Amino acid sequence: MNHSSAATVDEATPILLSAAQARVITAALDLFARQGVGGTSLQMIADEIGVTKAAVYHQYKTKDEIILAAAESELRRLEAVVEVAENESSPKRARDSLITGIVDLAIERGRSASTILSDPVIVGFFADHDAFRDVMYRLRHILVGDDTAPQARVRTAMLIAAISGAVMHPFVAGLDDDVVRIELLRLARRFLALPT
Amino acid sequence: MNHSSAATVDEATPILLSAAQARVITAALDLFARQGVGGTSLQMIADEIGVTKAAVYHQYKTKDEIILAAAESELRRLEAVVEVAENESSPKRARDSLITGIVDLAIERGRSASTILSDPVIVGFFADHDAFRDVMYRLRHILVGDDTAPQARVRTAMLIAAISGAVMHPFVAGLDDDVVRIELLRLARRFLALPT
DNA sequence: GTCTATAGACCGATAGAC
DNA sequence: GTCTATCGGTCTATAGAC
Repeated sequence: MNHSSAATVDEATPILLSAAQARVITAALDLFARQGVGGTSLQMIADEIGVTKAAVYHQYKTKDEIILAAAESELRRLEAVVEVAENESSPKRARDSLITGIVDLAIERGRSASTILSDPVIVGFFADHDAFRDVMYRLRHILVGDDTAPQARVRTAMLIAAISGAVMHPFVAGLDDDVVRIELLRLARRFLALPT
Repeated sequence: MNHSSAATVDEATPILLSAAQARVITAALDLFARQGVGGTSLQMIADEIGVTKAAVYHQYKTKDEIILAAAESELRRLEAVVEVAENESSPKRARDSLITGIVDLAIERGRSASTILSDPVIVGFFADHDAFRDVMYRLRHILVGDDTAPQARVRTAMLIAAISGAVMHPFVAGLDDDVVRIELLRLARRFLALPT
């Protein structure tokens, strides 16, 4: 069973975003996290970067294209973490590298990445998204190997939800980033080491 | 330190929703989960229950009132679970009752409850919401007692995020409810039993 | 790459009849 | 409690000048 066929990510796309496009995506991600995807208009995005709507439409033809590009830019960060983990020398090292990377990502990106992953609009976009499924599959493979039983799926889903969801929780708002990072990592490691 | 002063929930409100209001809230919750709060219009809600916008406006004066009522109706379910747990005869039984109740709630309500809790609009509404803070505080108290250290906060946030987030995850979509319930409960119990 | 201006649909919200 | 009809405003998206 081949779990990491890079071919599905077709071409891997080298630079991806122009400077103007990057400004749009950065503003979009910020607004999506604050207002939700459905609650964010192109006018808001334009205002955020100090241009008019027409200038935004010059970079992306539709709002859906912006949503997709924004979601994919966050997905690419996760994919990079998965790729680093896959290149570790042992399964155990790979697992450890993966959870460290995901925790770092969650802390670094804050609500941006986490809110995006749970927004119904994005979930709908990703449901049929090949690259998303590929990354999730590789991620699960690092964590639980070839085990595709329901128990393994629930376990993987819980770990991802725990890490990405915890950083959004009100209980954690205002706490020092390093404290949260260390605690997340500690608990995630113990969760992983749980006997099945 | 008194953790469960029911006085803050003032009056406890007996029946709360008329039949017509209940139809609005049910439709709203369903649409919020599918399209997000910002992506749901009053026209959609009206269409869903087969009436006109004006009929909806007869039940609630503004969209914000609908959002608040929908969020509070889910909060009330969580509060009921917390209350049952508080009446257990020992801290250990209380913890077990709480996680069983939360897992059942997550399974039973599916995306409705979980999406609502992470929607930026709802998060904003609940940020200054006394009843919400009260329920969350009582919930944490059952899980970690009087410990308000950052570590205890992160731990509680992780457990809640893990349970409510896992049921939304694509990995879990399509799995049998009972299988998911049993596995969630098993892993949540082990997570709780982790030595600090 | 950015602007002004505009089209047409949909938004939240209200008035008033039944 | 539900309807029709309507208000002013915002939405996505486009045309065309600079």
